[in-house]
Amino acid sequence: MSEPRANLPRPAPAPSVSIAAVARHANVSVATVSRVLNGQQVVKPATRDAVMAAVQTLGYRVNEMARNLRTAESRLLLVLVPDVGNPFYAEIMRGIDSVARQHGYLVVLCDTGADVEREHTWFDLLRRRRADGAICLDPDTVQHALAHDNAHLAWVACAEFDPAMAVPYVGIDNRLAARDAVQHLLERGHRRIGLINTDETWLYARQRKQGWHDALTEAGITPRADWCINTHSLDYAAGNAAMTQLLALAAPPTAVFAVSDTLAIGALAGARSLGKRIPHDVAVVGFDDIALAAQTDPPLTTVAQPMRQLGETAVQLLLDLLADRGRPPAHVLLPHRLALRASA
Amino acid sequence: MSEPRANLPRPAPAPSVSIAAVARHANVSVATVSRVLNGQQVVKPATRDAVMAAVQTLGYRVNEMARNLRTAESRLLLVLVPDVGNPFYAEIMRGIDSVARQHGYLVVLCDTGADVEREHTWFDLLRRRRADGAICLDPDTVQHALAHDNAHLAWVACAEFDPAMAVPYVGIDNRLAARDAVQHLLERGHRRIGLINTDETWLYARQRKQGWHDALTEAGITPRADWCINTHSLDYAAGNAAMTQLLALAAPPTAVFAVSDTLAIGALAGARSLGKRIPHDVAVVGFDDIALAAQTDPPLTTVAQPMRQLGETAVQLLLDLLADRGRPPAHVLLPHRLALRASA
DNA sequence: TAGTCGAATGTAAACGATTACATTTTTGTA
DNA sequence: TACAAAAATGTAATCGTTTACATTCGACTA
Repeated sequence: MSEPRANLPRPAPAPSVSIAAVARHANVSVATVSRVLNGQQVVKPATRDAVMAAVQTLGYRVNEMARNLRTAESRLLLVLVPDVGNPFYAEIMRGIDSVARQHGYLVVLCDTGADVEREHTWFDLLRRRRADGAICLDPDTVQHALAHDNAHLAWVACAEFDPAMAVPYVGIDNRLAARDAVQHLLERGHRRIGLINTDETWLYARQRKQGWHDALTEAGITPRADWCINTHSLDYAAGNAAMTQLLALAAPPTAVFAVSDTLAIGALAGARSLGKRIPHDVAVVGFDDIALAAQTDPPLTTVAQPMRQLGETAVQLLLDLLADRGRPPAHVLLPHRLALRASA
Repeated sequence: MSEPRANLPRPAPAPSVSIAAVARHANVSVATVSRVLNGQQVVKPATRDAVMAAVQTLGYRVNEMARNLRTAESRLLLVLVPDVGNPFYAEIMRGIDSVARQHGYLVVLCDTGADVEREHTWFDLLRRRRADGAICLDPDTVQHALAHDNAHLAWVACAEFDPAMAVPYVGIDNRLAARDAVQHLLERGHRRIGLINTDETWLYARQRKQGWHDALTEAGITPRADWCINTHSLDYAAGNAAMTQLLALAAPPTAVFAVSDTLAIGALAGARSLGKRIPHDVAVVGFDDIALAAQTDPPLTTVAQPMRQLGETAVQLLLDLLADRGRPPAHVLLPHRLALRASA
């Protein structure tokens, strides 16, 4: 379509051109070719040109497997994610991917299902030199189980982290963020505030529950146990079911804080299917600020995490670690923000 | 937590144990160790045990970079996706990932933004032996631009494909599927049926438009040009805007077919913000059947694609190609299905 | 013009596996 | 017991780079 390129002389398909072939063709040694390719300054311009010409006509491309063997790095990074379908992780992935690629690394997305066994097999890739390092987003319980056998491997924690662990991490202050969210509901006059929480194998779940608890007790309210539902997944259906359960209480909450936008969006659907209007009958606040949160009916008020930046920082920490294995683990806390919309 | 492992004797951290070290330790040659590790039958059980014991005590793990150089395969597959945030692709990825891993391959997710230049840089990874093959989900226009320079590389098309191209592919019959969707609306009595289509650089967009056209003309209706909106992206906001535009017509459609669930869900939001009720004021049918489609208000009627199976089949085709580069390109068409819900 | 010293280039040894091919051991048979 | 054949193991080349070290080339000085 764009432009005819039929008569452009193309290099032959050339199934396998080695650096030796280039050297022969340019009448130099392989060392010189390598130096040119790696941009070393010691090469005379004339030879450099000759080499580049040979590269061009032969259609040479470096064999990265060979290079990697020699330099002892695979330039592959693992990202261990409990659920690749969750949009929260998708956005973090974007941040990871962009920074990684800037530094010449490829990223492999690993679906762990938050399972220790599967995590172990993924970590094994590091031992087999298949990858140089890993970014782990799995529950802290899983991370603890891993830490023992994998202390000498290069990995960092992202979004989910235990400050007590000797591993670099980046995340937000979950307890404070949750407290902010619930306080916002309190300011709007709500007194009965439910919590849709997820599996408490997650440290962030325990922390956010704490924040919910903090805000309520500070307001002189005693949190009731039946205001709090723990789901076993983060999908829309789980949020839907949890909301249904909350609204079936004798004195149902007038507001609900969900620890994830996917749960919150499911909760919206659940409330609606019972004929409730939002935020009139029940207000909802989510957590994460995924793209979809602005498109729901009504748009979702939520705690915004800097997802992209979480990913970017995680890679940075990992590359720092790779560059200097001796340094003490770095810790980064990023700021959160309340995204005010119509659902609360 | 689970069980104390403190007193289990663990292999030393052992930063870099080579096959030679194992051979020395077991009093055999490297060849024998290699044979044991690769499960060859010629090894005497006694020696096998000795080798395995050495492997155990030394904590040896094969260095896959070295193995890959020798065997001339990287065991890495590329998946070229125009937009990793789109849940449709996320589900396909799952299918790809599971089959790939079953065969010992890792998968790298590549965000191309449907851009030819970026595609080219990704394909370059194949030339540099960084990856063995690729699965491309980009627009057929992009694929055509690629086909010329990359004919000798191993890649297949998935979901988006041009039957005329000499590349293996898997997908569905888009034209027929769209026709089915619109026919369903016709059966419900609709006569003015709008189309929210995406950028027609996509062949599937042109095909689905054809299907919409087919169904209408078969019913004796002349499709009007202003019933058809082309968006420039697939996100929720684009669907929202398109619906707003359609409902502003003098005689607005009573039903809308969107070529993607994300567009359809955005369209739901757009209709609602104008005070329209669905399906009473305007019916909506989507395409793909992503997980979210069942959780919208009302749940979305949509054309279900076998996303997971699309991914699984794509890998299968690619591995077949890798195994035998001579064979003619295989073509697979998978069945679609209408998922009937409340939005139409 | 010989000698010195950088700069430019070449030689060859890694990296850590796989695998023809050669060699040794074992087994079976006469 | 000796010998052939089969089974088990060993030796060393190879994959395609990078890079320490050795060598050659030129320009400049005395």
